[in-house]
Amino acid sequence: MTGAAPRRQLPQPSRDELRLTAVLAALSDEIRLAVVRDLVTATEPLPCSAFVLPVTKATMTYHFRVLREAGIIEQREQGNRRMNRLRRADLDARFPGLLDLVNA
Amino acid sequence: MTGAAPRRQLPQPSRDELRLTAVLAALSDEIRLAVVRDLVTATEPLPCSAFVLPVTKATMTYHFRVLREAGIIEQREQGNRRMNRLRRADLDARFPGLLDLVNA
DNA sequence: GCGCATGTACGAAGGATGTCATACAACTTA
DNA sequence: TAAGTTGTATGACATCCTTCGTACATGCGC
Repeated sequence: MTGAAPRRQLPQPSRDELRLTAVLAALSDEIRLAVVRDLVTATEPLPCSAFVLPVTKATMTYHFRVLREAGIIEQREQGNRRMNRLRRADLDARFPGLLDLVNA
Repeated sequence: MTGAAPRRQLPQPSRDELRLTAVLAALSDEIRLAVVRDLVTATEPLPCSAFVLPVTKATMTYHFRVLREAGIIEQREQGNRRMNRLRRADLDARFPGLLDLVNA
């Protein structure tokens, strides 16, 4: 096998497409809030398996999808993992203060 | 009839009881967001009838109740009106930056 | 290759949410 | 007092949300 792994990025709204109501709805859940708080302090993308949450795998998939479709996280496939990264620059640009609020 | 009008205040969470997820859920709706944006710029409490919203009276009652139970507004009965006021001090104390975010 | 780990897709179930129509209560004003 | 205004309460309805089990796909390590 030659070349690097695919690292396909999953579909997500562009910065301009971020909607406040969608972002707030995504953050109005304790589980998703816990994910975001973990990602705020993370220096590198984290796989789903790095999160300890009181739900099953299938439900975790659901919550990560909600966060991605709201534009809060970016998901990138890497090997058999899905790496999650906070879209900090986009969120700060469109909704300054939001991440401070969530993490305080 | 002697004395002032009752001005009964409706039940609401105290400042300490405000929960971020409940507040974000309440704000994740365009109609309720419009109400809050009107109240942010208002200098005095506004009756429900002051808001022009694309829903019926009954639905307006519902949305105002959601905002009050989340702790975002205070409702006080005054005559046959229900006056609505933003709980700015409580929100600023518990979630600094939130109102700026909503209004930006 | 074979098993294991990671994570998805699908469908189902139960509950929450948003909307309305209708009927009603309380206050204001003519 | 009578009519109009303001807003609620209740019940119904459709839709969305959260959760899970199950089956499956993909990639990694032995």
